[in-house]
Amino acid sequence: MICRWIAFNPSKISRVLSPFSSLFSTKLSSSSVAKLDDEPLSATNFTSDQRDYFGHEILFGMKKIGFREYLHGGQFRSVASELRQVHVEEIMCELMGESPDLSVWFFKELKDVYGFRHSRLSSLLVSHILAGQRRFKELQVVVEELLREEGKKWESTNVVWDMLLFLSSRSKMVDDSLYILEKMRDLNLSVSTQAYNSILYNFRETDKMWDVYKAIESKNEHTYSTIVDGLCRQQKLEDAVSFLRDSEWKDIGPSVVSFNSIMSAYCKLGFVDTAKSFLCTVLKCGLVPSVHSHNILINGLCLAGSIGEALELAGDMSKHGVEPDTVTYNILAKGFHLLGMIKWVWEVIQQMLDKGLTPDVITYTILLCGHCQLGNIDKGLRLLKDMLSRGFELNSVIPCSVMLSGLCKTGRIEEAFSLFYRMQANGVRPDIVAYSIVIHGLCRLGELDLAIWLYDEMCAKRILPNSRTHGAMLLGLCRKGMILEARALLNSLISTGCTLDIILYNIVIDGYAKSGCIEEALELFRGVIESGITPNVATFNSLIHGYCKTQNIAEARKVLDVIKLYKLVPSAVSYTTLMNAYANCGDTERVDELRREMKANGISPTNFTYSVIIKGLCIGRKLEKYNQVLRDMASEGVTPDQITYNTVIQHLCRAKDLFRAFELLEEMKSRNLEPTPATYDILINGLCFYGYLKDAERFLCSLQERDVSLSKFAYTTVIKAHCVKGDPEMAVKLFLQVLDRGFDVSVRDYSAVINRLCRRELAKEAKFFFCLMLSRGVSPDLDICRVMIKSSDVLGWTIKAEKLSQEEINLSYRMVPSGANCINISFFNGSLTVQSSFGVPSTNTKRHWWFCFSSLKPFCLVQFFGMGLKSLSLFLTVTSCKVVVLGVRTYLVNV
DNA sequence: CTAGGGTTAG
Repeated sequence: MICRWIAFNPSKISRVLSPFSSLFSTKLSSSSVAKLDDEPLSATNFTSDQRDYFGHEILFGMKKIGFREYLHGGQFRSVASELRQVHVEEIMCELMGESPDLSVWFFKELKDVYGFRHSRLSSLLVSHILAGQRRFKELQVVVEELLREEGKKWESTNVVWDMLLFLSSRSKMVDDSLYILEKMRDLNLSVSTQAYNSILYNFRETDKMWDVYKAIESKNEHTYSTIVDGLCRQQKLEDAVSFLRDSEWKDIGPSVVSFNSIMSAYCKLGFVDTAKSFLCTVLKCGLVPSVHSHNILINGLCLAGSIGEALELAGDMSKHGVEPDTVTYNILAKGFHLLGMIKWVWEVIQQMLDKGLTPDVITYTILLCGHCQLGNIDKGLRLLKDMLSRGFELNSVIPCSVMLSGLCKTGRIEEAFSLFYRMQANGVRPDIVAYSIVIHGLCRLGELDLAIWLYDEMCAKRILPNSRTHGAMLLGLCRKGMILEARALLNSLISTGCTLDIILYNIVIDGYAKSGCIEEALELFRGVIESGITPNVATFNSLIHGYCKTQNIAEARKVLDVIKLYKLVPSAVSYTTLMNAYANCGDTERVDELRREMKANGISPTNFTYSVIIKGLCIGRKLEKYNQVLRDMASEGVTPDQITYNTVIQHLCRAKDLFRAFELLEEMKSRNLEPTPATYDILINGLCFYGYLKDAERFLCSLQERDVSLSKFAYTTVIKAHCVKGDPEMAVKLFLQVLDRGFDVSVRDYSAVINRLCRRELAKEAKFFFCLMLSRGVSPDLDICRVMIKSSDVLGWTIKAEKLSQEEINLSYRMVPSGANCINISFFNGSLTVQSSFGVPSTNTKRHWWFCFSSLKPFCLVQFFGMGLKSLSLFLTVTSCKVVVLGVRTYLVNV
């Protein structure tokens, strides 16, 4: 029977039976199995041929009717008595592939309802499912019954218990394994060394390790090497060495495995030389260092930056009687990758292929990292595709994560998203890292809604967010200007009691700094210090930025010294931020001073630094020094990038030197620097500003024809110029193009156009844009309201502005993609009532975040605009420090 | 023993 089953489904049997079958193989003779299998449960009227098809027919029926329905139906009951173990086995195998739970249920149902006696194979199948699902109690029942069937009765209890202990311990179920251990002691059952070693392994990072160690009666080599490994992990390296030297097990002698643990630990602490000396000790003890030992040292050398020595040691391996393996080459490839020497990564892998070794997933992943690091995203995508076609798809989520990260970093979020779902279709399940990468990518680009959606999806899959995920969400909130919400999230993380990373604080401090709230940034910074968390340079850099943003350069300058007080070193960012503030005032003297200080402290200027320096020259009207700066850049090995060019082009435009500005555009292209959308913004703006509207329009068209990606600004600049020049037709034409191209058109864009049109008394066109805005679901802001009120064609009343208390308007804001910012407004007996439709924030909907602005006293301004006789549009604007909710509803009100 | 994710400046 078993042979037939193997032939029937060979792939399943090895996967399903391997660990358990060894346990029983000695206990069951093949003849007893055959006897059990062939014994019918009841007298049968079926021929043998019919019998063969019986199982298939039942399966067919089950599939057609539905499993549970079939089993409880009359059709099944009528054949149940004819069911034989062969059929049950076939059905169970079939069901396992579809649903392990169903097959357990089938097993139990047959036994409990029909009193079916299951075969050894069925019992083993079910045991495997139960063991896999850690349902140890049920497993025990099944296995015990199986043993009883075999006539072995209870003397096997010990084996069962020990196996349970071993399995639970190996599955890292520490509490369960301790419980089982306790029970076994109560029952006076002996514990195998294998099971004990596994428990020891789980406790090797704690002091409890010794209690387990003492309890083990017959210790073996594994026991000792686990202790050594444990001591290494507890940073007790000297204890590990002395345990190795003076322990009680001289008869067995130390193993290479123990030395490997010690060498690895020394490497991790950065003591590669000490680690190397242990290689000699290994030899002195008469042991042979394994490939493993060499790999540990080679890895240590690579991480220490000594790639030369690492290569040398790899070359010496054959002298020591071992050959480098795939892991060795992977380590070397990663070493070169870390040094940014991507070409050598290829070289190493080529050598590996020459040696006849096969690259594994890790080799490919390192290559993929190289492509992504060089910005060759498309090459990366091709490599990933190649990997998938080589059947690596089920191996790991990591290569996909590398690709996701590469796509996100280059802003190709749609492709990242599509890869994210394609990999799942291929059976690669995203983990916390993959989710965090995509969530971060979305947050970085301001796609907060999508990020929250993914975050919820992740939580629903019981993948718990960690510090990185929270960091991404904080960043997303800050980028959207939702600093209050970011702070609320940070506070809630703090209130969970775990110590937070400085980076999480940095994100919020920077959020404050960027929105000009230096006081709040400082308050949070003080909080960081009070909770004993060490700030890093980025923390201070954000503070510098915050001071500069609020025009307090003197304080910003002082932070530079504070950095040193904290025993940190100011970075290029620190200096560049400050220099930028001085450059914006054209203070080239201070810029130069900082440049000298930077040099004296051994910090190299970056592309950012140079563009700031050049900007300073432009604003300070010291362009004669420009060529000298270019020479400095060249000698420092810093090549100008697009933004350096943009800076110069912008200032040429401001100086009305459009000819040279366009010359620089050509120079950029000749240097293989693809102009950015901002480059075109600057040029188009320059043309419009000096009245070359026709040229601007022509330039815009030529760019469109060449399918160059343009920003919304390029269009609105030309549109605004048309409004000013009194050509609303062209303005309308271009504006519709902007909408067509899917740009995110904001109230400010409408406002800019409407303002200009009103100023030119083009009321008809202004009204057209106003209606266009309403039809696109964009709410007007106060500016537009004012302008429209002034415009003679539109009637308007300002009813009143009143302060509402928290009780009157319970304002909360829910972050969900669908947007639940619904506010009910009723106009009754001449008085106005405002209610939020979603009530008090609820704490039981934790998957969505609720923010209640409890400290907010909203200021409510309601304005009515007559858009016709009976149709009135009601605009509700709730303002505090910023506009929180903007809702537009059109109501029919009898006036 | 080898592969993936975060903060700051133009």
